[in-house]
Amino acid sequence: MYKTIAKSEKSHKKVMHQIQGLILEGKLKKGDKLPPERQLAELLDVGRPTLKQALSALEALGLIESRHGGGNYVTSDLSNIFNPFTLQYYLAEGKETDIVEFRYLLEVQLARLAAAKATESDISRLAAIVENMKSVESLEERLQVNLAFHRELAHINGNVLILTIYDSILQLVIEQTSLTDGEHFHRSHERILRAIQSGNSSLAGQSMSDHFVAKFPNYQFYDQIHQI
Amino acid sequence: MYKTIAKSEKSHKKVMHQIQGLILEGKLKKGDKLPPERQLAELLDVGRPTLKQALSALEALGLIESRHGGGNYVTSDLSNIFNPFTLQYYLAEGKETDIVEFRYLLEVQLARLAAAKATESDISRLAAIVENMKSVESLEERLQVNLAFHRELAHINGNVLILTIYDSILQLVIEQTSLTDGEHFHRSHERILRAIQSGNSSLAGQSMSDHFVAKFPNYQFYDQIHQI
DNA sequence: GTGGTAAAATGGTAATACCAATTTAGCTAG
DNA sequence: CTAGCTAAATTGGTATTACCATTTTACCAC
Repeated sequence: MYKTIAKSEKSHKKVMHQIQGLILEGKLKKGDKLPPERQLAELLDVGRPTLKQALSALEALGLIESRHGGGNYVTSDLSNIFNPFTLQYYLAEGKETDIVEFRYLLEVQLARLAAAKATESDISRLAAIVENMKSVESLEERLQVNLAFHRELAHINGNVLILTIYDSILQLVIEQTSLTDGEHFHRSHERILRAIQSGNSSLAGQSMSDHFVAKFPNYQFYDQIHQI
Repeated sequence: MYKTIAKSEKSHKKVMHQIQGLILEGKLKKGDKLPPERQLAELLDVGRPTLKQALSALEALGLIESRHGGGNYVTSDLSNIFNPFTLQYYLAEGKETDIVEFRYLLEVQLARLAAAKATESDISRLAAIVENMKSVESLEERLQVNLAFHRELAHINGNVLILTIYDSILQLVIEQTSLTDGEHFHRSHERILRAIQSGNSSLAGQSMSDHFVAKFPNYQFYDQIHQI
């Protein structure tokens, strides 16, 4: 039971929610150009400053992009699931351990699930990625193929929310990757792949766990998780 | 190597980042009142419309709150870790299954970790919550105490990021709670508590898993996880 | 046709004025 | 002197207007 939207919503918020709604409903799609501000303002029956408040809020949320002289465009970037500010907070406050730990929790479970859920085509895609790892040399390439592997695990799961959260986390830690040597790098992923192929969830989880221990040997939480 | 901040950053974004920075550095804390807009605008050497663009963007991010006639206040609500828009998206698109599945992944692992990490004081706090469950009658109270239990698990873990993500998820699913009958409700949590007390990670995870199966019997993913 | 240049379109910012809600101060009644 | 009301001051909300900066478009010269 709401009290008729509390008090009358402020104008600039109303406009913001209107545009948000259009994006949610799909009436505004990624890449679409909004009408010129003067025209849009008149259409929505608000002043331009008010409209600009709404637009700058939407821009902060990553929903639209403003180009000086060029127009306002819908970006609708759903990969920005995290509040940009909170993101900065975790980077600034030295919470790397928290981030790695979260990844650990998520990825070990994803590996277990993948072992249970993976179809043949899933496995062949994953195998192709691992096969790629052998030939990769440059650091940049290794980073890419590593990313692809872990994303594929999230994809096999078929859960869009998890995939999105995972992608957002990866943007945070992209520079943490690829500290291990190339030989171990390949073997480690191959071991995970085999566990998934055989449908052995426990082994898949254990393999992913070992992979993390090798990648981030400096964190302490392994001691307490290892026996799991 | 950046190209001198690309082009000159737009004024309203500059102001937004300035205020964001002050909050990040702790110079502006939750509850603080910003100077009046006219004064702040002069201080930052921008016009009031520009300042208001920055403020409305910060408000959209959940960092400040504007009260008509009352002033602008810092909220700095870090529990808003998710982008509000993306949140709406997942609610609108019928992704409840995704959310429950994500909770499942997270909570089962949290239970396992709690069993390994919990100190005596952790356990006594958890035990107190479970004790409370016996006497609780009203739906509202049961909701609260249930929330407290699951939050405590995240808290035992000591990971602020996970706790924050977990809280954000809970805001989404708060109405899903408390479908089970009171008797089962209490027994189920007591079983998890005992497993944590005994330090048995596997049992803790299994207990939490069973708890989910009882709470959300309609989801299919259990079939594939059960054997884990 | 190509290239450059000027005009038009469009977003960025500021100044001003006025409205609306809140807060504060002061006055009045008891 | 206190309580409560009222009016003024404070402060955010919105609109209008004007002008600047960048981009896009159109047109003209070659």
